[in-house]
Amino acid sequence: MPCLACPLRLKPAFKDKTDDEVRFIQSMKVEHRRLPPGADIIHPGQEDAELYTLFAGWAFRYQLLPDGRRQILNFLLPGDLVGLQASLLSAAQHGIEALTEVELCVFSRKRVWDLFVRMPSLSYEIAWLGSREESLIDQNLTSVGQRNAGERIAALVISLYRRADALGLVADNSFRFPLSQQQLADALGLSLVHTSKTWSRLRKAGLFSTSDGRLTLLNPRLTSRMALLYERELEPRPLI
Amino acid sequence: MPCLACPLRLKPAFKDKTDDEVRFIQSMKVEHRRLPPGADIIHPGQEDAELYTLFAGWAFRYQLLPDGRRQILNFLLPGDLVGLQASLLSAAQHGIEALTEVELCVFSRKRVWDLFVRMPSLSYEIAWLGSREESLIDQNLTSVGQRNAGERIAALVISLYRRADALGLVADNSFRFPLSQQQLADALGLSLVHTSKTWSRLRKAGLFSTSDGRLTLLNPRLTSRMALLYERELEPRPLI
DNA sequence: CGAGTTCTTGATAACCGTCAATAAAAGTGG
DNA sequence: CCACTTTTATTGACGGTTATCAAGAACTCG
Repeated sequence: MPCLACPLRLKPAFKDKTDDEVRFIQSMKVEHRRLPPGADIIHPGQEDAELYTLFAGWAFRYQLLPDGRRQILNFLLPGDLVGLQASLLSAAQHGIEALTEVELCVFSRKRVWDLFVRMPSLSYEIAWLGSREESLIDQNLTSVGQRNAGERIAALVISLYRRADALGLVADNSFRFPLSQQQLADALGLSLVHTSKTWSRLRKAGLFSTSDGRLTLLNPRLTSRMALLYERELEPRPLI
Repeated sequence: MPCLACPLRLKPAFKDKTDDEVRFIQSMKVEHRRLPPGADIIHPGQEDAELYTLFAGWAFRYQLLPDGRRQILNFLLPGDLVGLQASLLSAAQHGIEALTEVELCVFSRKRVWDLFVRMPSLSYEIAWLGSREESLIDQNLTSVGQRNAGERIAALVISLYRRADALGLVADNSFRFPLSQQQLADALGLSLVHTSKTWSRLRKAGLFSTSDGRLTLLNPRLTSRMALLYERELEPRPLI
């Protein structure tokens, strides 16, 4: 599919691009790749990672400790840049794994430098997207460091809900939610068992329900309050 | 002081720059500011934050919850870029506070766009520095999510030790360590009391000692092992 | 239907948080 | 320089949150 006709461009979350910019992006694209759930997109320690955007599906970034413990750092949704850190730094400290079946636009890592020389607007956007991802990780770190189990779950659900909503993936307060409890636990910094118990406690309290791999937010107000969010959320906006 | 004569340029951790690049940086610099310990460098929610580099001293980034809990996200050492996220996104989700007396080089935020247009090598380096900071936060998130109290302290000490060492600030396994126990606790996601107890347990176990605001690593091997670090650490290197 | 995975639930223990009181250190004013 | 106050660090007792162990239930998939 040509980038000019990319359906992601139509979503409100995406900035308008000039034809020149889109053509340049198209010229960097070397492949459109489809991977099954659980596939490695970037392997921990990989030195020659390409740069991707996630065209469809969900993925996550994670880091391992030598004894096997795993921390999920953040989740990636359609439109997100994948592997920027691994492309700029010479070796990935993290891995990236497909959570669902995914489609990736593969870009030539070697031409990233060319992009910085010739397309300042796109390089600015790359830096901006990097900062936005960092801001997400900041919030996860605050969650894991300061919130208790129930608050963490509420905060994660709200965060994913808002991101899905911005992509038009929410209908009737309900959206696809493909995380296993083990993945939830690794993202929240909790044990599997405690995650399961807390998760079902919040379900029974009427915050949300799940069925068929989808999550429905039944009580957004209560969930936000439990997540200890500020009333006024700061939406990231570009400077230019 | 003119940027051409900046002493930070001589440190091995810093990349060579052409005279052109340094002149451009000089032209963006609007002030050299000195602030006392505890001063706000960027206020949470601030919308017009300038861009800084930390010329001397220590600082930290933090995030607050509505009920007052605080998570310290990462520490900033001399040479670090300060406020990139706040400059690119239009409002800071975090605050930045001086930990010691600091000296800041203040750069015009409005000319950041100009930099991206005219200086691709510098914009690439900005993106690179942003990714490196994200990588640090990844590691803190993994620490807080997966390591227990002792492991977290060991990992933090090693991480700061290595960063100070790269700046030539370590002499005889000893370096300035200006954190209070409250700040330690907020960075580690632990209570003040538990931090104090674990800290003194590790001191008594001979991992390190403190006196006069300095920390001495007495047993680097044991400390690294307790921190559950990989044998082979991946040093971030630039692609170009 | 059977085998594997994922999820749930209860019992127990470890880790960590809170409360409270003391000690040490740092800042302040006479 | 010495009292005085304020902040920061230490230590013990106790309680709550979370981890671990274990077993069974529910779900998936061939």
